[in-house]
Amino acid sequence: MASKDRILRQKEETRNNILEAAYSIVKEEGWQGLSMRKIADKIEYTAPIIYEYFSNKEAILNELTGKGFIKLAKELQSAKAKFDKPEDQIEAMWMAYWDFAFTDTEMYQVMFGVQMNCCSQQCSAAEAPYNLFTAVIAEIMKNSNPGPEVIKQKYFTFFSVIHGLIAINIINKSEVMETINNQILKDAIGGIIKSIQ
Amino acid sequence: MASKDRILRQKEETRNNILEAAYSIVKEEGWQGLSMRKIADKIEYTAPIIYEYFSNKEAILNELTGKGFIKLAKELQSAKAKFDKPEDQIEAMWMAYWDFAFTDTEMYQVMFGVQMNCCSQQCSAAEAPYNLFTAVIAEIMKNSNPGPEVIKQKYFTFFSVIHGLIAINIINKSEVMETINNQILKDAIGGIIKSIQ
DNA sequence: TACATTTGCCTAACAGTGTTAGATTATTTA
DNA sequence: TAAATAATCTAACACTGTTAGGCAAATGTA
Repeated sequence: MASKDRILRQKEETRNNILEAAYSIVKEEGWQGLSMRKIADKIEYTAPIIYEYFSNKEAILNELTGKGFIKLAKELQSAKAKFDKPEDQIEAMWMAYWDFAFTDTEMYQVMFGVQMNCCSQQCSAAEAPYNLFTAVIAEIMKNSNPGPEVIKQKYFTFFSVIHGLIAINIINKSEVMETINNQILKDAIGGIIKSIQ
Repeated sequence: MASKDRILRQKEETRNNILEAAYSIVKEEGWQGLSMRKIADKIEYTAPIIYEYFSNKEAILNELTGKGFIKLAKELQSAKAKFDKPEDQIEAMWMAYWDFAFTDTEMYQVMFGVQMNCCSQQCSAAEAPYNLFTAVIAEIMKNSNPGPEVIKQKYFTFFSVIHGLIAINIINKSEVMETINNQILKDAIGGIIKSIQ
């Protein structure tokens, strides 16, 4: 009855194969290009087989993101281990986080729902808000006579904080409370304004 | 030959109807629930008709985001008009930006590609990175003896900046340069660390 | 007015998606 | 060897975006 073991091992293996196939497709074609039939093709089965290992497509994405978080955690850990002072540790950790987002971009996109869309392409309407903000930033900084690159950078700093905060609130919905939002908004915006003046 | 005018006006009207129908579906079911046939149903036509007004689905989303940016710009403008000092103006503008993101959430999602995904649900693996960061933050702040809420808030502040910056880089790809990234990373992370100590 | 042409709109279809039901084949058990 | 079970496939459903072809009404021309 040792064949039971072999069968269980085989099952575990095809389960892994499905995940690996899925991830390789995601890496090649982006997570929008992932389909059950493509996975099936890659593991040399037909699509319905996958449903004996995962209840649906979302479950595969879910497990994939789980693996993503584990990998991220590992890299954070090893970044932390390189330093003793917590101030240095956290800087290294956020840098590792940053690296993770760009070496495993597709993974990061599935994990945090970042999607590239039409807006960035040629949509000229997107320039209006940008121009409005940079005009005011230039006004604030007029004493130090900054170049356009500096203003652009300050705009991106603002945008990062706000957009990031909005993203958390949209993705995590209920989790984040009003008070924290207000605090961060006031702190961050106020802080950046001060650093500009 | 005034009928030419009427026909042109009618064409313009159904074009608008398509956009309005599309947006109402997006508001009701999220932008993933948008389909050509649903739009067709709503304007009481069949799907192929839409292709006489828009070359494809993406073009509709594109025009919709265009309108979104115009609306956003308007609200930024009126927020700016309420104040005289540029410091007050930019704060009001970012607050207006924030409001826009949550009154027109679906629109904001299409405009900036924020998507809610599996990760936020029950995925317990997502907690590992969170715990790693908050542990170090607590270590840095141990002298001021902060409560868990404060630590959570500081974590979100960090995360906002980094995630926002990553999102810009993924969405806008080429636009943003290395130097700006490094500058913002160093400025923002360093700044927040100092504010924590 | 009669015919030709253009326009508006629809049906049907293609290729793709996630997912399920039922049949078929292979393997194991009695 | 026969029955039961497991593994796998085919076919289908209900969708998706998109295109081709045809029908009928409106228009332009003689």
